[in-house]
Amino acid sequence: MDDLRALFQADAESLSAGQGEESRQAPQLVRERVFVSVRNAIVDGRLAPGTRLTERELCEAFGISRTVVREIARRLEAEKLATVVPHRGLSVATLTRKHVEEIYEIRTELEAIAVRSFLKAATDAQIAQAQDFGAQLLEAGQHGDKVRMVETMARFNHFMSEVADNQVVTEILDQLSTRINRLRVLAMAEPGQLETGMEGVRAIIAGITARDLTAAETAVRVYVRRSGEAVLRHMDGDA
Amino acid sequence: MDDLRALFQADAESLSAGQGEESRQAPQLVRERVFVSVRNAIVDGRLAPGTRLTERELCEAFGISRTVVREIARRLEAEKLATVVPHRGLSVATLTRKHVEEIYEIRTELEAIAVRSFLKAATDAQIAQAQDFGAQLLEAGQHGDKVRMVETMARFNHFMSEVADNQVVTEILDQLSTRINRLRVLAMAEPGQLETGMEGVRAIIAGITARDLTAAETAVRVYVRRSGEAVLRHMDGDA
DNA sequence: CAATCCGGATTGTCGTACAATTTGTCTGGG
DNA sequence: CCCAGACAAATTGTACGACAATCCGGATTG
Repeated sequence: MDDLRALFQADAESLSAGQGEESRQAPQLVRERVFVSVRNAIVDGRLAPGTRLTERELCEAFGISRTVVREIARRLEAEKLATVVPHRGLSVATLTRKHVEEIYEIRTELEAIAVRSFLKAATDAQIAQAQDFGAQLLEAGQHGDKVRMVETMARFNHFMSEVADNQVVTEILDQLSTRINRLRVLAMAEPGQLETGMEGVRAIIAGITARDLTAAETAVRVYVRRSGEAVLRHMDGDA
Repeated sequence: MDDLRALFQADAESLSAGQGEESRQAPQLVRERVFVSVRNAIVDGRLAPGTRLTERELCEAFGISRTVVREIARRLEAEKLATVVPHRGLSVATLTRKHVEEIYEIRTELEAIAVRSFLKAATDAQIAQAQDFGAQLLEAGQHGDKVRMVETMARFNHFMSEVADNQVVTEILDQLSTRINRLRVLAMAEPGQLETGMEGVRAIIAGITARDLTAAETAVRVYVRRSGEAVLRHMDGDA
């Protein structure tokens, strides 16, 4: 029956326990913390697409009231992480092939905007920092350390967004990335994909180093498109 | 005191009155209908940016419970129509100049994607329909009938989205359009803007008629960019 | 004048209650 | 055996009331 309780046991505990160890400025709002827990479970695939999330289960899993559960439901819905049918409730969203194609097409353009902004705004020191990220990525890649690559890539993106300082682009990119995260992990496992990715990273860093807007933008476009193709290769029909 | 009650009187009545006249399949959920009312008030400027929306006021204005108000709050927040500070509540979102610049930059690319998809998918009949929309737009423009232009433009966009059939792009464009709607209306009043707009429409329709992907895409880019510039001209600093 | 304190207002969360709706099941008839 | 309709269970939709936590503005005080 409710596997949710088991799935969220850890999160639920840190909730009631005034949040575990290093509770550094964590959002104190229950609705925020639970939302993050559920979102994470969805994006990393612990909650399969289509899974129904009943209010009662969520209440019990986290030991919270329906009030909060419903607020979270609206937010999951707005961020397209779950779908709602009136009087039927929440289900973890499913991605069709078409959705994924679109998301990658959009990402291609937005990431291009992002590098452009980054390059326009970056100081020489920041360019150097970007090169450093590139080096770390390549190193992790050579060791086949996918976990570290993903993590480094996330930090790299975050760094670039901060320098580029364009909130809206970042918001949208984040949201899109969240939606397809699950698939991205799958695609990375594809043989050769890692090498292709590293090749792309090299090209992007080269463009950034040269402060060549066009080159960097093109490299990013190629990189994102290739990632998209890899992901799509792992989808038959949809799901 | 609570001007909200006066502002939403009509909406509140249609709520309790089993929805006025032609209640054609209206979303029966209270949370949906009230959300739409509030959103409309925000996007057409009846609720000024920065206005605080307290739960009590919203409850009273619509005669609904806090449960629903809170769900709506989460949604407004997720769609960036309002901002929330913990323990301080909702305020109508304000747009900075930077936000607007970004939004138009993004729209430029997404609208370009949209026309491309439209052209790829459109049958000859649909191309003809697009031409018809163009004619209507120009006619309305010649009469200086801005209301009709805006309305026709909306229908035209909707039509293109439907043909192009790319949900995600449409979702994002809708959301972005919603956020800047208020400003768009202002900019349209600018002398000469209407003519420039019509010129742009002509170019877009020409590209579509010729089924020329590049031409149509370029025309759209120019059109959106010009609109953005017009809007920005109407913003000093932010607000 | 500044720092402090206080009380009211507002949000955050909980719990309960009940109507509306969906869904699955059972039953009787064809 | 299958289908239609009735019925029961589960779930969502909405309302209401309660209380703690927090924030804000104004009064108090040094």
